[in-house]
Amino acid sequence: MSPENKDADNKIDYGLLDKVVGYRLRRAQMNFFATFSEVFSDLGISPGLFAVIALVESNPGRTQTAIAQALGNDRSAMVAAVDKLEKMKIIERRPSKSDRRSYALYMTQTGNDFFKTASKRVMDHEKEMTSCLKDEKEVAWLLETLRTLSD
Amino acid sequence: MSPENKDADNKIDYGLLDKVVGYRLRRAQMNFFATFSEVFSDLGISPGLFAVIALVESNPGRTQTAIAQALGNDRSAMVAAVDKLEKMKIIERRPSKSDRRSYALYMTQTGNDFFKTASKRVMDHEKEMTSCLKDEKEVAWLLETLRTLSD
DNA sequence: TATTGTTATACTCTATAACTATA
DNA sequence: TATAGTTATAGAGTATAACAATA
Repeated sequence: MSPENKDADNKIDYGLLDKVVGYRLRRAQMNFFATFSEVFSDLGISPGLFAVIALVESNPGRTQTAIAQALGNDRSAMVAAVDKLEKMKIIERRPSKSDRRSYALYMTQTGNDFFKTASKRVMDHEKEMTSCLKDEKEVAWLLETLRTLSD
Repeated sequence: MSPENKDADNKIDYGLLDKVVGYRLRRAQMNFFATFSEVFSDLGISPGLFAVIALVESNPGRTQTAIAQALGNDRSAMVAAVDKLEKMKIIERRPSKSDRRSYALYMTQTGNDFFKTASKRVMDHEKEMTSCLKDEKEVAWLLETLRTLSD
């Protein structure tokens, strides 16, 4: 190694970044989403679409706007998402009985089957990704910590 | 509350999502980046640009590609980033002595001052965002956990 | 007046491919 | 042949503004 490129050959020093939760959150999330996309490539949905399905499954009958707000998205972004999930026969729009402006979202039977398959896949993915943690207690602690960080 | 919209008035049940590290990572990271952007609106840089600056500061003389790889970005994305930071007089390209294809990146004096200001702002932001955690030990534990999750 | 779903639009981020000059 | 920087481009994702129907 010649003296003049000594620096360039050393390993990168992350300096301050290594102590910044915001940066470390981003790297961890990028890793989760990249592997998620691989695991889900055959099912044809993104992490964002899975979140929509999971929320409709747990909260049948909600409006598009309610689901969007719960996910922190703008309601305009829900249109394409629900269009796609309706084309995939996973969820369906039904006219709201109490408000003719809005639709209520429900799972289809196909959607329930799909959700069962996808959920198992998600939990397997989670298990693999969190295998570096000590035990279930540590995973629970991490989940609780992340929740407080998003409030 | 009328019986037919009982469900719609209840609070959202996050169901499975609440147990999914990938989803909780995303929400936490979105919160960090949104508040970061507010805090940095007057300085004119995004979280991604701050990461570039921090890495150049800790690793002067590296090439664009080296910085990009360290951040997990494509090298093509570095062009606009370095263009902008060079226009802001924060970092500068210098011709590499050993390889005429590449540039070495260095901080300017303005850049060093800027970094000092920005770093303080970042650490203040971090402190506020992690104030919900018990102590410094818990922050360190979180940082270490997040690091293992991104490998 | 306010809200729901919708469309159009724009802006950022990211990824890919191809080009040039060097190695 | 391979690599560094660059350009063009295209695809997500996201946010804003406006509109029609309805509240």
